[in-house]
Amino acid sequence: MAEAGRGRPRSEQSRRAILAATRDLIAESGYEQLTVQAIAARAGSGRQTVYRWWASKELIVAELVVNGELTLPPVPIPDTGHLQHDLTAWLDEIMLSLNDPQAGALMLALVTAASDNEADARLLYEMSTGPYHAALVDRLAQGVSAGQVGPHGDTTAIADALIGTVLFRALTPGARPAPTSVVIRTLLGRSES
Amino acid sequence: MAEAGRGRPRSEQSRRAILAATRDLIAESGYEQLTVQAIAARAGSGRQTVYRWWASKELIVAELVVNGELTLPPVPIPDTGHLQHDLTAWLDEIMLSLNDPQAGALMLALVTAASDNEADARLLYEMSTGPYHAALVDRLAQGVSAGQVGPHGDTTAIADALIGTVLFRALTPGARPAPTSVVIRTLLGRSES
Amino acid sequence: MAEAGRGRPRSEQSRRAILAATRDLIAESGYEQLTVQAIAARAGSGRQTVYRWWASKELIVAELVVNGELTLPPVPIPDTGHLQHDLTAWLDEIMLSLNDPQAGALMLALVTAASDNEADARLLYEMSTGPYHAALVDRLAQGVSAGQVGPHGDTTAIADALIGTVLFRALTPGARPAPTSVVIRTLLGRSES
Amino acid sequence: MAEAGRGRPRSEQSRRAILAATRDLIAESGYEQLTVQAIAARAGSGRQTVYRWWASKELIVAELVVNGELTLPPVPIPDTGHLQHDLTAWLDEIMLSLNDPQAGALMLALVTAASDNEADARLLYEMSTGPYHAALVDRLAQGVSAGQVGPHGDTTAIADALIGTVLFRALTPGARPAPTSVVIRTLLGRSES
DNA sequence: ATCTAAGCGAGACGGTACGTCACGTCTTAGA
DNA sequence: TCTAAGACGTGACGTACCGTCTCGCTTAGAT
Repeated sequence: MAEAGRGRPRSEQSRRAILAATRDLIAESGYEQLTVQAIAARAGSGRQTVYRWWASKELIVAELVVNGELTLPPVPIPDTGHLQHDLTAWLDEIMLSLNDPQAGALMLALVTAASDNEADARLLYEMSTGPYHAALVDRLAQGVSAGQVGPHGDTTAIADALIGTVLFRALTPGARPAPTSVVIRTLLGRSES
Repeated sequence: MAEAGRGRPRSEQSRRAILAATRDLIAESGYEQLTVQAIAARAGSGRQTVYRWWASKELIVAELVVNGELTLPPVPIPDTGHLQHDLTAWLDEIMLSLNDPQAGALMLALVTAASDNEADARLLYEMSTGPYHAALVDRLAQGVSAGQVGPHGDTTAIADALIGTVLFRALTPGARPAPTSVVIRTLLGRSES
Repeated sequence: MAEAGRGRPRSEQSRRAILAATRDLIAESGYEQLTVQAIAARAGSGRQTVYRWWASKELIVAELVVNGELTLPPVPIPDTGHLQHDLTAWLDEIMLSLNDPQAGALMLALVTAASDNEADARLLYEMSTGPYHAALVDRLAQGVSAGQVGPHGDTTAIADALIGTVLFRALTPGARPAPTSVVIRTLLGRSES
Repeated sequence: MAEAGRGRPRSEQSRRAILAATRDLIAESGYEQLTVQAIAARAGSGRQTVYRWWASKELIVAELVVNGELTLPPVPIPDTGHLQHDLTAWLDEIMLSLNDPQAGALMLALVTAASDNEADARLLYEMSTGPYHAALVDRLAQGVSAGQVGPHGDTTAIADALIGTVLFRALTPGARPAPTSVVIRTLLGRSES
């Protein structure tokens, strides 16, 4: 079905340069300032080459997200066996990374790229937050087995609340939130060890 | 030195019509489709009148938010004395209202309007989610006095987590979340009534 | 018919200030740069006051012209009895005054103000050039009586040609024209005295 | 160092359509009514394409003039050997053509386009009236050789006066001028044959 | 060793929205 | 009731990007 390789093959190098340029420009100036013109210029390619591969700016961003090249910093959840300490440490690190203006820009890019398109929104959010969510549920399930979660805690609910808390704080830069240890204690329904 | 009341006073009617038109257009077509031209046309005003009072589309949206005219549906927290039931009912209603495409559009508008400007972001989010947050903290504090919150729960942390959960779900349309009652039970660290 | 002096009388002072401001602004920056805003500001009046007296910018200029306050410099035709010398002296002085950038600006203002409106054009040109034309015809008629005009010269034709020559030279700044004495000799059909 | 022939070449068709549209619109509605929007619409082009090639409306008009596409109707001077008849016929035809409202509009366009810019004025007028002037001087010189010009006539002065007369009459629509034959007789200093 | 077809950088094309400017009208308070 | 001030609706301006369409030039498989 695919035409055999007649003509000049597409340049994988251009494709990568465009993705890299997009990622860098979002990090530098934010999604709102992003233009196809600027992407092509930074990638050393022509504007048409961008459109040959992607139908829109949003889809370039979507591909970055799907590839995991544009996402919140991949903070792994520690596993020392002590759930409360582990989640507190993880939340601390996430919150720290959000002070980086790049991370905020990426966050907004994710939200904005998804606007007006529910299918995109689903894809983008599942790809970008899904791994976090799944990892949290796993770690929490392990904690439940170890009796480290309060009797009334639900793993999905806790994971939702954790990610939601991160999201909320990222979007409300001025707020004075509760300390992370208090957040974790509350969500786990457990006194601090 | 500001000259008092000289010249024709600004038309409060125009101002309101512009704000109303902006609100309606966002609800109908989303923030991305919003144009100053369309706002002025719908408001029966001139484009210049819009620019005379607001420097940008974002600031019109900001004013709507500050005025409380553009926000998530104002769902009051019930107060039957039974915190768990009240919060569950409240969360159910919020989640229900998010199925309304208008509410999703408003949400995205808030996020996008805030992009590139931390001061705006702070203003917008505090104004739009602040009242919810404050009301939740109040209701939770009352619940604490009544012994309806688990021993390890912090009111701010619970409020953050609740709003974050709403935010997270609004932005991940495809997810299969935990039932609201489970969420509340988890956050309160309490068995169901 | 005219309403007796009810209410505040119109300010003749404003009217004059507006005319003066218009004249000055045309001389300083040219007709193209002229705005009602600037006229009112310079006159210390309001924009509405301008429109109360004149329906358009063009008509302010027209009134200036009619009043003789905006026109080519009023160069009187000498009358020493020697027509050729007199006209040559007059033409020299006119051409000299056209080197003044203000005079050029006034000239263009006259032409532009008349555009798109034949009635205005007629008014403006008759008022601004009419006196010159009439004075020329008079002086020429006197010269005819004195036998100072060639046998085939027509006073109207000569006056038209003289004014036309001035107009043509004003509008073609780069040309190298014939000396004024040659022009006059040609138009009069006479050798130089 | 100018890159040769890179990118899509400009559309000569668009360029011509824009020039043609400008010419037609001036002829139809006058220079004052001319807008870039209308030019682009009539040319079937985008507004940006106009601005890509000309910095202002004035320069489009200037190019039309330089190209000889926007000028007074090109009335050739007859050459029957009889100068007086030839010039009278020519002047009659010119004056006739000025009754055409299009010609008047073109005339005003030339004047207005030149405003505020002496260099442009020189270019425009030399281009538009230069050919007439040169042709007149040639024909007159031939007449001088043939003894058809009065002894005191100067070819440049006569040509200036002729064009000036045309200009003057075009701009004073209401005047009652001398008959063309009288004008020519006067300028040539000759009795009618 | 051509020939042919597709991708490439470049950049012009027809559009749409932007934010500014001036227009001519309207609406205040004050003289 | 005219005045200065200034907001109003309107519409042209010149700019920035959009997504599409040619250009001349590779680049590689098919001839």
